[in-house]
Amino acid sequence: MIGDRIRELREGENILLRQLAAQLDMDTALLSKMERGDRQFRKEEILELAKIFHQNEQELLTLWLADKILKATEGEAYIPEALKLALNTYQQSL
Amino acid sequence: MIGDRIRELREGENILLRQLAAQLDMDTALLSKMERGDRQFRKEEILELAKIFHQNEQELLTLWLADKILKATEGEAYIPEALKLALNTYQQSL
DNA sequence: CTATTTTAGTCAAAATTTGTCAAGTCAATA
DNA sequence: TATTGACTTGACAAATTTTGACTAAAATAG
Repeated sequence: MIGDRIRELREGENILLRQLAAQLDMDTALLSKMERGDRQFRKEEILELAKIFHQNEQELLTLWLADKILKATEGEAYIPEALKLALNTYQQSL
Repeated sequence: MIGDRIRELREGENILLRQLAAQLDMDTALLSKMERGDRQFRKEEILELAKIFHQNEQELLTLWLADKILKATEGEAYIPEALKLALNTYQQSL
């Protein structure tokens, strides 16, 4: 999800994995895994990517966080119920 | 959240922490932390608790999973946006 | 006050996540 | 067909996080 978006942005600017990896100061193999969703980005990397691609931070951070949420719940039962409950609970607590 | 519910159920039946801990075969201090939300329950414990208190598994598992979600997102920005996005994405994927 | 229950702090073991490296696939092309 | 470049994959060690046990302090009940 966030990985797909980053890949889309990267390919849109004809940047190679290894070039983007260099900009982020990370191993190419790791960035490959991150774009493919095998590994998660760290938040600082998302912020850096927002700068590199001139994207809205909110858009990318939201995608990134949604990924984290789906990963935290994967394989479980009652995911939509729990998501709705979490949303209500969170909004209560504001 | 799930901890509060378990405490409520336990106190409703006048069971001591140490007694419930014994039924779950765990340390009393650990169960105390779990009820207070310092530590997370494991899924098997939730299932066992549903039996002990004759509660619907879905209700307790949903509370438990919502806790996990809130924990995975705590301290982040754009939580409601990400929750909504996760919900849509999840429902798409069915 | 005393006894019991609950909570807090600390620590090592266990589990999970992370980064690196080497080897691998695939497509283009000489 | 052999080579090259881009990307992917799997295995492993290092780093980080989570967990459970233990001890003792704090709170509560009698």
